[in-house]
Amino acid sequence: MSGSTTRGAGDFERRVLAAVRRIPPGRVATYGDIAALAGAPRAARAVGNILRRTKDPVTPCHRVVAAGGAIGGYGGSESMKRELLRREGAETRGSRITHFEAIRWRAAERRGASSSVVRRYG
DNA sequence: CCGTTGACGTCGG
DNA sequence: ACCGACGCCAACG
Repeated sequence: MSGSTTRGAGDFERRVLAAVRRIPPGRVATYGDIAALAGAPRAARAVGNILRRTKDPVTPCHRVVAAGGAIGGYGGSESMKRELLRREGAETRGSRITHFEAIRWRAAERRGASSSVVRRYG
């Protein structure tokens, strides 16, 4: 492949979905976080578009939230997104996630470290 | 190939 | 806290 810069169309999309699938239950990541993991730190918006369009059922897109812990969108059913999050143990208040920084998933985090539920907020 | 579309992010008022 | 403006980037028609 002659050093092709040929990024197959949809390659970014594929990386985004893969990154989202890595988010453990009860944890969240921002659109910007996912964009960075997918190799385009400033493509938060594009990430939103991809998650909006994808029909991949195994991708937990409800774990992707907006900056600062805002819930963000979910195909118009933001209440559904909140419900799914709460169901996994992520508390919400209004359109915001409580203890956002505490449950925020970071890719650098060691795997196996109580990923599902945060032991304590503080 | 170019213009449009947005489940975003950041800053300013 | 709320709203508007601008930037940024990939998918789509």
